[in-house]
Amino acid sequence: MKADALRGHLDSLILAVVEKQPLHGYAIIEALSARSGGELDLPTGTIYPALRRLEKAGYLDSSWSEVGGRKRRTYELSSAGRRALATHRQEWKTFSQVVSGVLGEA
Amino acid sequence: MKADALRGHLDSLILAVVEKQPLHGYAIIEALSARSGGELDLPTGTIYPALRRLEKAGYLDSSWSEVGGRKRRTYELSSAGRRALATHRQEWKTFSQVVSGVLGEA
DNA sequence: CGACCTGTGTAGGCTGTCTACATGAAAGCC
DNA sequence: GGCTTTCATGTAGACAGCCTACACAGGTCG
Repeated sequence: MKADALRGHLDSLILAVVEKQPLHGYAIIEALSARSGGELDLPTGTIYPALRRLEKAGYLDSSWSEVGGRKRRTYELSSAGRRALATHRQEWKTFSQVVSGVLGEA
Repeated sequence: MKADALRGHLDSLILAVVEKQPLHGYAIIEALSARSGGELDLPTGTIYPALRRLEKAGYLDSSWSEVGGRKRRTYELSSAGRRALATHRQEWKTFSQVVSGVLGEA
């Protein structure tokens, strides 16, 4: 899959994946891979900056913990993040309908 | 609709819109707007560079004509462009399934 | 004669994803 | 005891693509 097809959609995907339970960065990468049937295999250099951006935007809250001697930063959806996710879902629906419509079936 | 949601999909849309009949740049903008129910309203500064990029890549061929004293550069799909469009359609299908799958319905 | 529509195009900026690198602890293998 | 892999977080810099803003020009309409 082309890399920058994701542009502008990655945020939605991250928010969606931490919706049900909080996850740390590494687990988010694995969750995205699992949920996409292996199609998404995002490098850490993509996901960590994205998480920081989302936290700064107020959509995620983070907290540190230590599991088996390793430090984890766990992110969970804020209420603003929940609202943003709902908006993103709606925008995705519109967007995908538009693209599908223009591409046609041919 | 968010601007850079298009990232990496604009090429596909342009190729799709000139598939049935050749069009010039300005008409492509209008065709995209019409086909998307007004959702897509792309600035000329987006479309013209994209057309040049696609021609350079060998997916479009262009020819000049003059209609009512105005010069038009009309683009048509090359055979390579036709193949690229088919590939893009397939990639879009995969991509949209992946995103829809991750976003879930919730 | 000014505003708007048609029509093509460039310059520069922004932003988000990528590659590559850096660090470190634990676990498994030889 | 050493080596590699896995888990885990992060930064720096490059690159591409879409954006805004601008520039030019002929036609039409009020």
